[in-house]
Amino acid sequence: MAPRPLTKPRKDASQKRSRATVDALVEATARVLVKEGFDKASTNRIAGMAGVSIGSLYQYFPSKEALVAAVIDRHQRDVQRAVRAELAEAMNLPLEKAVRKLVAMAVKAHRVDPKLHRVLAEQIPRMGKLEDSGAFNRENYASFRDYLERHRDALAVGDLELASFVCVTAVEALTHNAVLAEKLSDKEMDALTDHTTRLIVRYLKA
Amino acid sequence: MAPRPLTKPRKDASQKRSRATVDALVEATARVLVKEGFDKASTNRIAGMAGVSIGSLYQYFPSKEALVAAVIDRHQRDVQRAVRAELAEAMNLPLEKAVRKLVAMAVKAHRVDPKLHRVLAEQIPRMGKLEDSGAFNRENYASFRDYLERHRDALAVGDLELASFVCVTAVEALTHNAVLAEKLSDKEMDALTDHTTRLIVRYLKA
DNA sequence: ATAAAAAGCGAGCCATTGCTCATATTATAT
DNA sequence: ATATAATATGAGCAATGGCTCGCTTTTTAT
Repeated sequence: MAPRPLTKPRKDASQKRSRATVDALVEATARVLVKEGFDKASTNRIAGMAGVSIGSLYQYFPSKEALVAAVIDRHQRDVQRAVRAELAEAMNLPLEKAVRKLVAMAVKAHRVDPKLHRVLAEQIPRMGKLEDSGAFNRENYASFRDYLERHRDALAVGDLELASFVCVTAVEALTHNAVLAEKLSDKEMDALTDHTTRLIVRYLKA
Repeated sequence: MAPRPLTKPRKDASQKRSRATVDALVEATARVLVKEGFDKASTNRIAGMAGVSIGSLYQYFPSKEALVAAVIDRHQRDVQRAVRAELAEAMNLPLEKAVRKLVAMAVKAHRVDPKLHRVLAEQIPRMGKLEDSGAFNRENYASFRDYLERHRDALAVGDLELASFVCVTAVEALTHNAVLAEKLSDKEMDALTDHTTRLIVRYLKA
């Protein structure tokens, strides 16, 4: 039995040279996605932009999808890093403060490489089951539900599942669209944060 | 000057045979988009599904984009037809009734061929300037703003531009996501309509 | 020093894409 | 009936896509 042909893509990059190659490929994928869009992001182009041969690309990534998945993964890590601490804090605040903090968090999250975020948001749905992709949102969703449950008494809504859906969906859409508009000043973003907070608080509060 | 070579795509389909061909192509495009997704929707496949030769396709549509644009156009006409009358009615109702009607309208609009709607919603942003595409939304947006202006006294918000953005974005996202979830019963959809109405009304009302 | 393993290379295969064009068929007008 | 315009056809081209494979270079281990 041959010692596993070299052409089957490996996953591990044991030497630092190869780790650099992998990083360059992920970075190049993100850059190409933003600059050219998903359709024009061919593996050859990505390899070129990374300064790496197409052969090397396929040593570490079995497919174009795998490459995009790696970019998504990295992006989500970045967002999580920017946000996780604050999320924990918010859990112990009273309703209005908590909501305001969550909205601010959502804005911050969307401001981590917004152009990449846009491309990914457009592409993820059609990539079918990219299992991890929803995990982050699901986690935030669960956290929020949890918060509502703990503060049940202060709320005027009975169905917390539905309430979570309403709040998370609305906040996500508002911040997403606002950040993508790009032309918004800081003052306008503050106004939006105020309004979004008010929207959610009034909806929830008894 | 040659009498315009036959290979340059025409636009008009003067005989009914050709009108049928055009219809079949638009219909086939919609069907392929839904069944195979945008990436797999090649012109050859579309022509095949329409039972029309690839040559004929290019007599009426200069490009794949034109085909998709025609589908978008047709879909938007369908939605408008399903909704326009009610929109006018809503304009003369008091706040809560009006909002409830608008939310119900949004649900109805999203239920016109939801699978097609999903594909189009994913694809339109990346088709760059597909000018007419936003027109429908912009019209609804303007109508809503108009309503707010006329009922200014009953509202607790000053910035009507921002308020319109908040309301339209939230309602659109909620109905869009809810309809795409697909697994929702009528009862659940009613609950969602209630909650969405409440969300908007509480946000707006003094 | 040397052999083996790891990493890198890129010409090129094969499938598919959007699309053209020379030709054939059908409709309309006289 | 016949000429002309309208419509339909599909083989096939040029471009591009994802990806493989035989090979070279670099690193690591002994």
